[in-house]
Amino acid sequence: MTGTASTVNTEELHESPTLALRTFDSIKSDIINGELAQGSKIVESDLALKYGISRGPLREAIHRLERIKLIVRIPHAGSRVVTLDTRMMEDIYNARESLEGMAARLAARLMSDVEIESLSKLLDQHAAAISETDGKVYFQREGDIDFHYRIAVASQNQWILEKLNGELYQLIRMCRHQSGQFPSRAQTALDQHRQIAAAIARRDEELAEILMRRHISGAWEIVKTILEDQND
Amino acid sequence: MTGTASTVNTEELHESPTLALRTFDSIKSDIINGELAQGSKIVESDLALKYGISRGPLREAIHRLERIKLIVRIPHAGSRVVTLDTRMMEDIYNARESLEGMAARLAARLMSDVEIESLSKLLDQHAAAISETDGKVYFQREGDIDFHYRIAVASQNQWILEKLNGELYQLIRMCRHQSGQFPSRAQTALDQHRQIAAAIARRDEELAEILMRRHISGAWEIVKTILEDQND
DNA sequence: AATGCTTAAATTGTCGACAATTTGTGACTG
DNA sequence: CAGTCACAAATTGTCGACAATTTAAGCATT
Repeated sequence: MTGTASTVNTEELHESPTLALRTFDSIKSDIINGELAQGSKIVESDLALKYGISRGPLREAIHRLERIKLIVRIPHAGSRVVTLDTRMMEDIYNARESLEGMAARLAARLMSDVEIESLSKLLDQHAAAISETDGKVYFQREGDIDFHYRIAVASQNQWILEKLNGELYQLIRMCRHQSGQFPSRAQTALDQHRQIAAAIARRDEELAEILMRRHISGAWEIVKTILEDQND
Repeated sequence: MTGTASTVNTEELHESPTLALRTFDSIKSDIINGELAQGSKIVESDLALKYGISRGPLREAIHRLERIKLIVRIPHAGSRVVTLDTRMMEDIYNARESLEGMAARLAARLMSDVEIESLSKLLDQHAAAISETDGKVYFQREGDIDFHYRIAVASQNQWILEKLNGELYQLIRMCRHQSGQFPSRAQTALDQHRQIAAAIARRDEELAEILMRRHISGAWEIVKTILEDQND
C-alpha cells in the first residue's frame, strides 16, 4: 500500500485479457455515466457493431451486466438498461445496511493494528480535503465509497466484499451520478466515519455494527427524499 | 397459495424456454448432488457432448453457475466445480446471518395478517411431521429452508430474496448434501422458528431480527464443528 | 540429473451464418 | 368500427468452424 492515493480505483487498470470483459467495462461505464439511458433497449447486433466486436462476447458482457443488475433481461424478448426507482434503491440500501453492518463487526474483530492506523490516516486526508475545499469536496463520492470499501476488505469476507463492491456500490454510483448534486453531507459523514473507526480500534464489534447501520440508514433517508422530490 | 404443500419447490417446474437455462438447471443439480465432484475440471467440449448441446449455450450455463458460485472460472484457463472449505462456508453463513436478520425485520414490518397465519400453519405441519417420524424428519432440510424462504419472500426485498434463494441456499444445500447426515436438530430448529414467527406476529422488528440471527449463528456453530471434524 | 527453451496438443475465445421465437403490421371478418 | 387472425420483419437463440492462448511434453544444454 503506497498511502498516497486518496481515492482507490476499484476498477482493473491492466487491460482485461478478453474482449468480453473489456466490453463489459465499457458498457458499465456508459450506463453509470448515463450515456446509455435508463430503460433504453439493448439490441445485440447494434451494440456489437458499436463496440466493434461480434455478438458472442457481447452476449457475455450483457450477461455480466445482468448479473450486477445494470441490465434487465427477458428470454427471447431482449434486454434493457435498468431503471432505478425508489423501490429498488430502498432494497439496495436495506441490503447494504445489513451487509455493511456485518462487515464493520467483522472488521472490528479481524482488522490488524496497521490497517486500523492506515484507516485513520485515510480519514485525516478526507478531513484535509474538506477544509481545503470548504466543505464542497468533489471527491466525497469516491472518498466515501473508499472508506466503506476498506471496511469491506477488512471484513475478510469474500462474499460480502464481492456483493458490495461489484454490485451495490455500482448501483449507488449510478444513482448518485444521475440524480444531480447531493447536499454536502461531507462533514457529518466524516464524523460518523470517525466514530466507526474508533469503535473498530476499540474492538467493539457491537458498536461498530450499530454505528455503521445508523450511518447507512441515515444516508438512505437523504437519498429517499431526493428521489421522491424528483418524481413529483 | 394452496396451503397444502408442506415443502415448496423453489425450482421452476415448467421447462425453461431456452437450452442454456435447462442445461444450467441440470448441471446445478449434478453439482449439488455430487455427481460432478468438487474441484473437478469442467471441459466445455466434453460437457457440451454430455448434455447434447453446442458450446454456445453451455458457456452461458457455465457463466450462470459461476454467478451463483457453484463454479469458479479463470480466463483462458478453464473452470472447476467449487470446493467448499470451512473458510468459504463461514463467509456464507455470516452473510446469511446479516441478510436474513434484515429479512426478518422487514417481514415483521410488512407481512400481512393472512401471511402470518399461513406461516403459523406451516410450522404446525412441521411439528406434525416431526412427531410422526419421531424426530428423524427427513425433509427437515427442505422444510427448514422452506421457512426461511417464506421470510425472505415476506421481506419484499427482491435483492435479498434473490441472493438468499438463488445463491446462498444452493451452497448450503450442497454443503449439507455432501457432508453426510446432520444431527437431528429438527425440534430445536422448530422451537426457534416458532419464536421468530411469534416476534413477527407481534410486529417486534428488533426481536425478530435478533432471534433470526441467533438461530442462524447457532446453526453455523454446528456445521462448523462437522466440517472441522471432517477434515482432520 | 536438473533446468530452461522450443514445440505440439488441448482448451478456451471469437466469429459469421442459420434456426427459432417474439413483436409489429395489415388485411379480413363479425 | 372493433377485434382477430395470418403474415412479415426484427431480434434473440443455437450451431459449427477458426483463431488465440494456455498447458504439457520433449529436447537440448549445463
